[in-house]
Amino acid sequence: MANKNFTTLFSESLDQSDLSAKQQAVLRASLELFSQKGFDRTSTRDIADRAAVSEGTVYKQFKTKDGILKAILEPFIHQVLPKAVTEFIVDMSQSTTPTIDEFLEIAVKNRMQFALDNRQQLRILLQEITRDANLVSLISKEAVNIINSPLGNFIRKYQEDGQLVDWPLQRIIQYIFGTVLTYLLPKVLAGGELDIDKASKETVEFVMGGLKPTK
Amino acid sequence: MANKNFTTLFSESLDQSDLSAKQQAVLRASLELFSQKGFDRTSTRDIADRAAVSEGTVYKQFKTKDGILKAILEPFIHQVLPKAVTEFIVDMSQSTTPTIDEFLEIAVKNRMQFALDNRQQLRILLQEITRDANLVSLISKEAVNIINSPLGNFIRKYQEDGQLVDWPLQRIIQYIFGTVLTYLLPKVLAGGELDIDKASKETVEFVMGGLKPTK
DNA sequence: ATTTAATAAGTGACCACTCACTCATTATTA
DNA sequence: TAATAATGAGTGAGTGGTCACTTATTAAAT
Repeated sequence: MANKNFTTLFSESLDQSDLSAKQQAVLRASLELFSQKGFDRTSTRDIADRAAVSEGTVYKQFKTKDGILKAILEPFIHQVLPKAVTEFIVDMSQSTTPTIDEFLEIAVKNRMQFALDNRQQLRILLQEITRDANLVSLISKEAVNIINSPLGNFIRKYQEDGQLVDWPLQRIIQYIFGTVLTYLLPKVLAGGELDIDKASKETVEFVMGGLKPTK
Repeated sequence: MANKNFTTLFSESLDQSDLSAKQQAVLRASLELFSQKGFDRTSTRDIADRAAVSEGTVYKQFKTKDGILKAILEPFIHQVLPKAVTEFIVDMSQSTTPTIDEFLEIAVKNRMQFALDNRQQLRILLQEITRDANLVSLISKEAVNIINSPLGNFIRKYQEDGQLVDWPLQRIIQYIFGTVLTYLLPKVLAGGELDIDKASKETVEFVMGGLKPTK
């Protein structure tokens, strides 16, 4: 167990049920501190103090400080994020074929709840992504998976119905993700309460409206 | 001079003509290093080495490491950025009233050249903005200035002509800036060569197209 | 000659990380 | 069952190194 690296440990299971209490404590403390102060400005002593363990225990559980960051971000990118997309698709395919507007509104609402549930991870990701090229490539790979997933078929269906502009899949996903990122994420990351229904309605109006008057 | 803080020093003049050779060397080295490695991972020794001065000289010119960051970002936010917007407006008001598409394309093209010219500052700004709430409020204040500037009148004109959706000014600016940020900035920051004409045409199409088919 | 600029060699603080050791629990032996 | 041995998670005082920043000294400029 000691010589097993933690990427492996986490890709085996995300549900954290086979993580020891100490490991969970260290990860929870790190998540809070990295999210609040940033990775560089959080010391391993800070982590140990907040987790109420010794610094030695931190290093018993995680070989390096970078290892803790990996243990937080990799499962988030590889499992939590794709899982959120998958669940959304299941929801959608169970509903009676909605319009693209209804589709988008549910999509945004789901993404928003997901973002709220993962505020801290998203904050860390956004901070570290600017200086770790490896993170960018990790996310790109997951984006390809999403494009090749049932979500792709769903979008193609709306294109055939003429409800959606005939852009390449990748570009549409970039547009949706990008706009949601620009419009919604700052509100989510700001903290505090948020009216999900209202905010997702506004976002859809924002995304769909474009700039040209519809009259 | 030693007890004058550098925010003041820089707001007096940006053209750097009354900066000493050493000051310019330190700032140029810091700009490169902060942009490449990030602020936290750049040491004052690194800066001194690249600037080919001693560490003492760095501290003779700038009281603190934070002071160097301020000396780079504050004039960028308060002078370079607003100046770019102003110049763009002057260009536009000299041309014969164009359509909103032509307007946007020139706008994007100008913003892009500006972004290319200030790649390093933008990289630093994006890295630091996630952990310095003060930077966010600085930029917000400048955004208000821009909204209240002649650019506001220009946008209102297009709204009266019915060429532009009747959203509040702030929202339109947020949309344009946000979309350009999402679509264009990653390409600019990636480094390497970039076909400005092609990229700005694509961006306008991206921004104006929206998601609904135009047929 | 006097002020200013520049330097090299510090300084204490803090960093990530280690290691010799403790001690509670479990396995083995008598 | 009782005594002993083995195990390994947990500890915290280090360790060497790096950090931002200072200071005593020298060089340059006026």
